[in-house]
Amino acid sequence: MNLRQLSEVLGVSQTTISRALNGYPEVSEKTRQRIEQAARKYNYSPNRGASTLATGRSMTIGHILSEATSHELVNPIFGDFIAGASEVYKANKYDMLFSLVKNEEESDIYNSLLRRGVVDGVVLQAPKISDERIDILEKLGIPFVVHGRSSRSNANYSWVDVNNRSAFRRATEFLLDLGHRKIALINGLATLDFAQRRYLGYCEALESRGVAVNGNLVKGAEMTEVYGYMVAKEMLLQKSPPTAILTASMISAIGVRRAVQELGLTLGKQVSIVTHDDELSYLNNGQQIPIFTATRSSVRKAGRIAAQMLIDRIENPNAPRAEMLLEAELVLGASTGPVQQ
Amino acid sequence: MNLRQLSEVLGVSQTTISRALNGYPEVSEKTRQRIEQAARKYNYSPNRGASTLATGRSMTIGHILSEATSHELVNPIFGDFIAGASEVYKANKYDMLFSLVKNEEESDIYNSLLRRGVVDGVVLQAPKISDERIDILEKLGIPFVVHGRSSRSNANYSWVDVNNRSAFRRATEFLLDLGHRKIALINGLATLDFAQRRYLGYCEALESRGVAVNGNLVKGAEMTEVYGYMVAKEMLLQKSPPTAILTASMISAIGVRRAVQELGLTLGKQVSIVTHDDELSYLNNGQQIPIFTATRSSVRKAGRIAAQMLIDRIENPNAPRAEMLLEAELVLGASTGPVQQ
DNA sequence: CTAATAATTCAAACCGCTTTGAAAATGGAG
DNA sequence: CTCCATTTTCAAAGCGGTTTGAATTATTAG
Repeated sequence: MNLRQLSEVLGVSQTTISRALNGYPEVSEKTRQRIEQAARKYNYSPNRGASTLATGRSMTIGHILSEATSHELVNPIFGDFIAGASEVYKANKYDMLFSLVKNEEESDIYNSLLRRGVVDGVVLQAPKISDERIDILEKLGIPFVVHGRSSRSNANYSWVDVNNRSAFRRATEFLLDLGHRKIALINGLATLDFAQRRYLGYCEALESRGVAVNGNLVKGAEMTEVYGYMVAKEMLLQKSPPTAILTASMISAIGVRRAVQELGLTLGKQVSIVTHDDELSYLNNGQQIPIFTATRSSVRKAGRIAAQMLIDRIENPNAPRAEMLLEAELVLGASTGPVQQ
Repeated sequence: MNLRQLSEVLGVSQTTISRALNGYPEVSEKTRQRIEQAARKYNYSPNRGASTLATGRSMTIGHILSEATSHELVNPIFGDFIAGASEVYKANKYDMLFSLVKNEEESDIYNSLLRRGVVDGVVLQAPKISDERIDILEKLGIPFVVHGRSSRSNANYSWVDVNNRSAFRRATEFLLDLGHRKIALINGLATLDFAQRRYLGYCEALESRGVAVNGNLVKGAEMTEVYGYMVAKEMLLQKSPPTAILTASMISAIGVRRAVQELGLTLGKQVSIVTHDDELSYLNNGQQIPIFTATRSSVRKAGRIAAQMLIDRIENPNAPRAEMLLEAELVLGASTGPVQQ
């Protein structure tokens, strides 16, 4: 059933129906009732292509992941972000378009999606320290929001981010308080902005206590289990091994745990671990004491906020850019303890 | 730049441009060249809403996850499936629409997406043993493809699935060959179809060797780390503990490993584990011997196949339904060994 | 009761593309 | 050089909504 058919059935013009259904004031309450009822009865809802064409708005938001950051896809964190964003989109009648692109295509895809009117805005994830995508989006004039920040960009964009720096500073300070001095950092890819910030927080804490940063104790790469395992094993076999390890992800923390146990050491005794984690990961749904002490923040919440910011930008392009810095909690688990003499 | 403007610039009718760009034969090669060149030069690409309206095809495929199965989102497997599907969509100029819905909305969403012409087809994931969604889709007449199967449905739908039954039969037989007789199964949610099939394969193997299925050694729920841990710990503390454990996911296998190690036992010695795993999970990217012996299949490949099947159905609605059963490999890792006396 | 005003409703234009049926241009045969 | 068949190009009619500006109806004031 389309608009014309419905208007014939009701004996009312298409204009009136359209207005009634879209909540315009210039239609009497009585006819609005009648129209809404008929729409339900005949299972009418406006054709998306037609209204996109008429309004110039696609009511769709794009999430684009490049191959370079597509390990993010496999990252459980990602799913939670999407879930949060999705809630907000649904509430505002937006759909979510998802696109995985090859690196070299990335700038094209933004251009193309916008030009063809496929999306009204995009969400950028996993930004690099210096991320050209932000400049591209800025230049194209597409509404967009970044999950994270790009330290070297001086564009004036909207973002949501966790305070990675203070989270890792606190985590490091916590380990220092427990007497640890040889604290390792197994970070994410060094080019990613959040990794950089975590590193800074780590350095700040160490330096404020007069502990020198030891390059041998800092590594970064894609956050896989195997990477965590290999780096931890290597570090723990040094002459002067770390007594505590910070990891950037639960996945690599699991690898670290494997290394620790394989060497016959015990978590929270000879080696402490603090990791960064999502509030709702599949590793945390017991009521027990968390396995890992963690800096924790809700990625789902970040998704919700990012989505709302973007919708606001789309519907009100002149509004000032928004920024939201979420603080992570430091949640005590079983993986940390005082340094052993 | 839109079609009219381009046609004015070129002094050629819109018809000709449209045909040239869409590869129709009734336009001379010379003008096609000229048009393609101009299209690039002026950065023209057809407006999506307009072509959707004109053709009745949205060139978009929906992936819908219900809250009930949304733990799948957090499941790393999911990301790989999406990535595979995405490759194929891109190659065929489709976009991917993603929707997370509340359970009770699920049937509505299909109806609504199709009615509004938002998608041309949908992919169904994580089907239950008896899954009403399949009937709904069948009734609505939307092209769809299922990742997995629904044992109790007698609808005639297209699907891609791993041979869960034979995979778990083989895995169980392998453990039997190693002398194990007390083999536990820590499965996924019992209502999900794949869990059922894995259970069947497990039973078949045991029964063919005259080993009775012991209900105490079979459990199933959402595949989290904590669940794997708790169930494994409980089982291993029984009077007659299992010497081998099959798990339905790498995530729960990690939990099982934690339990095993916590009890001072060694993987591959006192306790063997076989898990089901994706080919490309973030736990497998070392060159070393895999941590876990696993029944392994490429979820990304399944995603690619599902996407292609769906596109075929959309573009050729009369073609017969397609089915694809992928066999899993049994990959030997370090988590299995002969039963200890 | 009429005129002026406000509240409703409507017909028609438009969004930008695809596609049909007709027209124009080209080519080949006689 | 015609005439007919084939290519190539085109104008116009949708596709199904939204929105503008005008027309109609209802309400209020005088």
